[in-house]
Amino acid sequence: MEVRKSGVKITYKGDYALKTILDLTLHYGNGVVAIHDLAKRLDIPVKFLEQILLDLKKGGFVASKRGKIGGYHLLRPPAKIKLGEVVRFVDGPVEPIACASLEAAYKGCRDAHRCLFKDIWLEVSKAIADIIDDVTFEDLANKIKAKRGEIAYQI
Amino acid sequence: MEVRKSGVKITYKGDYALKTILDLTLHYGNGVVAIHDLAKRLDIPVKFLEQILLDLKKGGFVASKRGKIGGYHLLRPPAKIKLGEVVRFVDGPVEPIACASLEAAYKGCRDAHRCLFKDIWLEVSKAIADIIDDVTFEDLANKIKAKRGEIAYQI
DNA sequence: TATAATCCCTATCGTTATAGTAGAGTATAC
DNA sequence: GTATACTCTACTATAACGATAGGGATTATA
Repeated sequence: MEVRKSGVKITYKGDYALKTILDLTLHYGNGVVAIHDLAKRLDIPVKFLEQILLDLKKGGFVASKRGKIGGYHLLRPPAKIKLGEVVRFVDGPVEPIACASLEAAYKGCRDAHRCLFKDIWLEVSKAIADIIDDVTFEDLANKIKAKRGEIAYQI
Repeated sequence: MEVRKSGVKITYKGDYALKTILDLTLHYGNGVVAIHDLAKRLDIPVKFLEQILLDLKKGGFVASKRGKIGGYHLLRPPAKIKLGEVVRFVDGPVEPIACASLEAAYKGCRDAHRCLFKDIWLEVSKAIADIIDDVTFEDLANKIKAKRGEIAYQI
């Protein structure tokens, strides 16, 4: 039995993480943002968001300031944070089945060279990577700024 | 809370279903194949495969013959069975998050027109569909036939 | 017609992931 | 020194996954 995690699924945790990073992108350079504010704006349970932010901190995406007037800010400029990076960090490998890993190192599928389907799943993995690794959070923020004036934007 | 199933994941059930349809493709036109033979060739637990075949029957992919010398055969010619069809039938919608449905009818995401990420997940869904809806089981069988002689093929 | 081989159907089960909730602790501004 | 924030660990309810179990119904053939 294969135990390696796989599946291209954006969980609530992943979705929340992306929205959080995007919100922090919009506040990049303006100090920290408190969990409470993020949770309220993005409609995320506070205690759940706490865990997510701790993870993102371990992942090197955000840094925090403790105590009163504490909060979070991005550790890297939004132009250097790719969508795919965050997705993979929070929700795991982006591949439809464990045998279709883009990491060449993975040797789990014994019959890899014989399995027709593997080629297809590899193609799928690659197509997805091409999309999510081509978008940075700066790109996303720019889209929002372009939209401002058209409609009131809300994540 | 969203309850709709989503996620681009090929489960064991899905993987088994694909391999089963492929095996039946290789025997298309030569009568029925017994569950036992399929299970042995494809290394699938017999009782699990029973369930999968019953599902595939409900889905109109296969038909069965009961009694002694019974078994399964494809209901449609392999050229008319797309990979994506089987995947969607067995493992559900192929989209990374419920809001990114290709079915225009789905209205679950209230802020759809405002959410930047939705566009990306829709793009991902479309890229996957372009791949898996372009391959038929006849195509796969032809690849196998082309490989025969090179190496002993085994699913 | 007996029997063996085969498909048909429902129920159950152990494990893991998901989406939280709870509560106590630590740091800092004022 | 206290209110406001982040930190960390533990717990829980639900569902999906990957089977397994145990019959019942059908049919070819001896």
